[in-house]
Amino acid sequence: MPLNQKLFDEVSTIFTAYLESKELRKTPERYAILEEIYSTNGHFDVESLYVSMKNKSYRVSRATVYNTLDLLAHCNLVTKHQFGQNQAQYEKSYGSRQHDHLICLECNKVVEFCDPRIQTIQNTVEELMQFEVVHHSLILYANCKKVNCENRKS
Amino acid sequence: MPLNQKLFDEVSTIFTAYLESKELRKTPERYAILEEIYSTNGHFDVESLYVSMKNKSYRVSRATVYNTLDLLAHCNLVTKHQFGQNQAQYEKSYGSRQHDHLICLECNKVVEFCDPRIQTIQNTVEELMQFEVVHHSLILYANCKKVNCENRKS
DNA sequence: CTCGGTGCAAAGCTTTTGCATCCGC
DNA sequence: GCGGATGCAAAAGCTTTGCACCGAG
Repeated sequence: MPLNQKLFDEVSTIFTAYLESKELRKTPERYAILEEIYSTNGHFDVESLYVSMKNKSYRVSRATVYNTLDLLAHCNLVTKHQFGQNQAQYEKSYGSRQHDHLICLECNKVVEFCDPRIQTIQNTVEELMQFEVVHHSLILYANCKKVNCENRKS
Repeated sequence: MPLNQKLFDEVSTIFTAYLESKELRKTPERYAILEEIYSTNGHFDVESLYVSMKNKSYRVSRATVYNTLDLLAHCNLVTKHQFGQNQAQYEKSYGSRQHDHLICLECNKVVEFCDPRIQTIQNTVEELMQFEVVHHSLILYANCKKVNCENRKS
């Protein structure tokens, strides 16, 4: 997937504003990581991001990747997921519609879906429990009924 | 919390049926772990379960605890959670009402809540996407509005 | 008696940390 | 130039694996 320059400009601006507000430095590594993330689609983990930057001969360390992902998560440019394996998954989140995830128990494939009713649940809980909900994670674990599921059980 | 003997008999029966159906052995360790779990309330991690059994001078290994928790999760006697830290949390699930979790971003406390509407969302997604939903995980991340929150920000 | 299960320790993986160096401000 | 950020590697933390022994069936 080629980089959408307009999109990258927008997220860069947001990132810059965030860094300035926190008085953090605008290092080239941070923008390079942001660019790499917004150049690809789908979910990714730290290692694959690290490797794909190394493959482009960009000199980064894992430590910086972790650090930057943390910053990007805080300013809502990426979302961090714990899908059950012991490896965090991330995805870019600016410009994408709010959605949740369904994980196929047969082939571990992650499918996205949208349901606005999750918002009303959030609202109810907020009122009921005196909490201000910042974000949520809804994961459905399911078996695929399709015959072409990759690990279809007989 | 003292062990509820009637409850333990029920879960033992379910566990036995599961073990027999899978042709697995009914070892004393497996039942001891089940008993320990159903003797306590709330969430726990592998290490605390392991330590509390060691404290009772019960000879178990971490490997067996992991193995048994896996079995118990498969027969729905315990639920495994990945609340975002890198350590799985578990809770006993037989006889408890279906519920979801809210995590306080200020003090990391886990609060439970129930909302039947999550079930209707599941049903919709099942129909729409040709999946059979087995279970789900809904986590709300929120800030507490109460002044007595343990890590209240100013 | 068999072979699945266990205990123990080592190995594996992901993530965090320490430290010298680098460079944004 | 100061002090935060980086790269690298070592350390830490959770989980899995290998192996000899044990004991359920």
